[in-house]
Amino acid sequence: MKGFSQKISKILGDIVKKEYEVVIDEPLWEAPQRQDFGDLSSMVSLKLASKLKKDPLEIASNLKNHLESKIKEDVEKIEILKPGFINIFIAKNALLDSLNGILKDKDNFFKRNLKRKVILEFLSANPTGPLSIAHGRQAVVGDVIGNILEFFGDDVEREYYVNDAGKQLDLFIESVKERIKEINGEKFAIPEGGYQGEYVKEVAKVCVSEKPKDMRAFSLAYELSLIKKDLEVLGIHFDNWASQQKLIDDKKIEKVIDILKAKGLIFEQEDAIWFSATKFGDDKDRVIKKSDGELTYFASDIAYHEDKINRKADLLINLWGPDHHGYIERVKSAINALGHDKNILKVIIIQLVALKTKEKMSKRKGTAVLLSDLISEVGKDATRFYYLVRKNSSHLEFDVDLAEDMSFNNPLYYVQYASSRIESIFQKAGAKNFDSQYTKNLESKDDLALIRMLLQFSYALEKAYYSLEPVFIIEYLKTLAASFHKFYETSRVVGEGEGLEKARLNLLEATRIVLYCALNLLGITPAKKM
RNA sequence: GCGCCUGUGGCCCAAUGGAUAGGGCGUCAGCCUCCGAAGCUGGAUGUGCAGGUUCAAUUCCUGCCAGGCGCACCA
Repeated sequence: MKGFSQKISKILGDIVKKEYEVVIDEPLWEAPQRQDFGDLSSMVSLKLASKLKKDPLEIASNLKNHLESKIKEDVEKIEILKPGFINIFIAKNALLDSLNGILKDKDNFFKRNLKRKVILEFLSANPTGPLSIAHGRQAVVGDVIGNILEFFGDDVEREYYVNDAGKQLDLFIESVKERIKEINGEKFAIPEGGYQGEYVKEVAKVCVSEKPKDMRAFSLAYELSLIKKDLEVLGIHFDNWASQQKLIDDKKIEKVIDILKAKGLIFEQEDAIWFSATKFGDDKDRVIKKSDGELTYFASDIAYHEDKINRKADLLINLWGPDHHGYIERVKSAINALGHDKNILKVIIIQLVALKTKEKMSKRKGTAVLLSDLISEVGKDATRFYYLVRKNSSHLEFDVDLAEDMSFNNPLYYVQYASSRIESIFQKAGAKNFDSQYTKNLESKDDLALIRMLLQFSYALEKAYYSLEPVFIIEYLKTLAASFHKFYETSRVVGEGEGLEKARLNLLEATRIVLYCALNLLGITPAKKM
């Protein structure tokens, strides 16, 4: 945030450095638990106390004295509370400066310029069938994490790793071939462990009518096009579609195996070729070439991660399903073995999704509920919203009935209702242009409380960015909407006299900017009318 | 057996090791001559169990109990 909070973070950081010769890089301020604690709260004194074995209250009052002399005009008061919190109450003029800053710079007011290069790989579902509701969560969370990183200035490449080589696709193609036989009235048998679903018949039908030369490539492209169609409805796009087959064709797997071999980390046992993963913290050594001569999926994954690192990425983020948790150390050990810091890879496990609904969704026998069914049931915005309401590591129960509920029970409606109420005030007032010279007329408790809430968007963004948890944006939106609705009940806008009306229209415009900004980060269209 | 996730009022969820454990649903009592009552205000109900580390534990560690999911020369 360009306003007060960033300024004061720097000042406090400098004081701490000078007084205690300690550099603290984590966020120095956060939103206090309760409003009567102030606008900003810092726990640096507590941190310093445990580090330096000193009394936190003593440190806090020392810091307070230094702070007071440096930021007198911007601060109403600074309080020290046990066991050592430093709480700041921002002065009215500083609040109004920030408000004017939002009106002037819009979204840019909250942006950062952190400039890491991040390769964000998510979804990467096998192209052997339609996307399920579990895939949907990975897709939406991945997309929103990308948005948040970009908002803070990171250069993000969204990447889908297509498993276009290997046994699963082979099995799928075999299953399609059998279905083609079925259509042609021949004897057919779905192979052991093959794909039984009805959707296989659809590909087969298209194959029969199109008569493609390369049936494998055609089926693959067809399945990918179905996946892309779902993603398009959700407003998700990928920058890269990385191909496993291409890694094989380019001999990249042999290359990484050679590197590992040169380091003495490859051995042969029972006709298979193994990587000594245990030397790098994994529980077991891992096979990279099976006794039948085929490379494992892990082998291409080593090459894939090496390839990503070689693209000059500062950070690799992978979103995986919970069934992959045991796989994390395996890949990290390989990254380490190739001579990189294993922390360049950050894996986020997206926990399971269950549907909760009284009525049965169009559930076809033998298949999981499809993402496309869910989207057509509740719509794009509700799908995105409810996929984000839990932390990544928590099981998510997607409440379909709630998502469809057009009432105050539904938090998405509660948020959207705020934005449409603002819009309807604008219409009533005939407001089009906003001139921030009027904001000086804002002085009531409720006016200032709403401004304070707008500024807390910074903390929500920071939390979401550093923890890679979009849920903090959702939580912020809910509290912002609540603050607005409260303001709406207590304060009138239209007909309050020229000066105050214009001032409050500005305040609502700033609220709208923040509301839209947060909704846009989540990929949800703000409602103007409901 | 080993590993991962989860256990918070009647129900659903919050709380980078810190302040009086927050909010929503439901419930009870109020608020529309006024920009949309899809809203607002105010009551009532609490951390699975047993230890440990710490000035401070919902949070970290150990054990147990309960639920979910993994543990391939599948991807």
